Amino acid sequence: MDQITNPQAITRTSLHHELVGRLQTLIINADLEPGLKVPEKLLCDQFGVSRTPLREALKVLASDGLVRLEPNRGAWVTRVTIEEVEEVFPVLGALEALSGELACQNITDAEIDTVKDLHAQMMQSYGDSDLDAYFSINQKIHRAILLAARNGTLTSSCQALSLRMQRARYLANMTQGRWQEAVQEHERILEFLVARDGPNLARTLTGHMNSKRLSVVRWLQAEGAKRG
Amino acid sequence: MDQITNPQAITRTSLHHELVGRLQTLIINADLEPGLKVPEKLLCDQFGVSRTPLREALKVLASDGLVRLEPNRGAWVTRVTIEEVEEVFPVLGALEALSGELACQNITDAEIDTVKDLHAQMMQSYGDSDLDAYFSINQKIHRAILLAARNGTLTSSCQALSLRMQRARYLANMTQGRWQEAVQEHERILEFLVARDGPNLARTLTGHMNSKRLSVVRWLQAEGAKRG
DNA sequence: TGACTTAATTATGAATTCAAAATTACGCTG
DNA sequence: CAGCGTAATTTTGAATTCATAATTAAGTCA
Repeated sequence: MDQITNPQAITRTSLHHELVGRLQTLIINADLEPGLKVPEKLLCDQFGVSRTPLREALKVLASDGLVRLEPNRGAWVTRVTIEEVEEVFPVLGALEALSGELACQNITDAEIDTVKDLHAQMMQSYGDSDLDAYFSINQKIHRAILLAARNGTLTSSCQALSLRMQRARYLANMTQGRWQEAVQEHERILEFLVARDGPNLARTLTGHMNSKRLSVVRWLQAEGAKRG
Repeated sequence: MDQITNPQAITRTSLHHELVGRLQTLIINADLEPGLKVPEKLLCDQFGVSRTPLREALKVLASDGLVRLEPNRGAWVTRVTIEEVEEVFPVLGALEALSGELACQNITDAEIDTVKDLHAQMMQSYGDSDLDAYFSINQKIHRAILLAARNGTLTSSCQALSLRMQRARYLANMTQGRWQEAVQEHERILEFLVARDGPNLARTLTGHMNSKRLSVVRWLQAEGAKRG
């Protein structure tokens, strides 16, 4: 019964599954640059795997929209386009709204305390102008609400769409005005969550996503203009 | 330029992509029975392909929740559980609500006429007690609204979740009461769509999904009781 | 006979191989 | 030397092969 050789819990996960996660990380960190070709051979060497599991992973990523497969030409890292942002944020808005509704029905007091704590940390990061920390905690808050909704399907749907929006660095690019607005929205989010006011939380979350959409689109437009 | 040998448009699609579609069909038609193991070898013979593209397709289906991969044990067709239905229908409700909102903003008069026509056909099927035709047209109506929303991301998200709910035969199993209720809901859906009344259409669609959820859950419970 | 071990078989996961397509490099012609 | 066509190279998609894990079958002993 004892497994002497086992240093820690058995990470029995298939290669392709592991690769899906790794590649997602590479893509949202823009280590794999959007618009460029996925360097199949390089990645195989890098991860020490053969093409078979890597290609399996690429099919999955393609169905999630992180890469695009061109027949007989290989896989390409997809760019975040304005059209895509205009499509995805409304869907995320609807899903987050639902997560807010459900969270208000199911969240425990302890979980609310956790969110309060995260919120305070986030405000601290805002005060410190620490954008990286801010974003990291921000995500944790959204995720905490999502988990409190107790709906695994909702969680993975949101997760998949969020990933697509997390590519590129533009998220870390907010004007001071937008940052302040976002913080105010988050104040209301916390307020309605604590009050367990589902309808208002839902509305606020949808609005929050809408603001985010506008901000991202504006940034992409400016970026597009810069590059010509 | 002329391609003499080409009987119709070039269906240049990769094997794995083709297989994803075929397997989806097999699963939602329950040709691959839920709960059973995916017969890899049999399918390879059947489709005349090797294991490589088939396994690629299975990874994609797994990420969509149609099969479950057990490490070193193969792929299994997932069952529709009550828990899953309780999760998926609320998400579908939120997405359909959004599709209703957006459709009211973007649908053309011609498209509304198409929906009207489909609705009339559906009522005809109801009168004829032709459940198969009813369901087929019903899906076309929902899809028409979805397409009128002009949001491809929304379309594919809905599509993926709908597929999961289309497995098994229970959809073709409605009580007379539920059928009548569904028809009434569809009357209101058409009414609000024609009036381009987004908020009310959204509400009605969410309610429609909720009724569907209840009906399916009840049926699954009865089914579960029958089998012990 | 029935539980437990161990060997044979089968199926799985992943690496390798191979044919076909695409890309690049090269040379020819004007 | 620019543009075109052809050959060499590389890359891709998919079949095949191979090591390993899981399952089944056979055999042992109480």
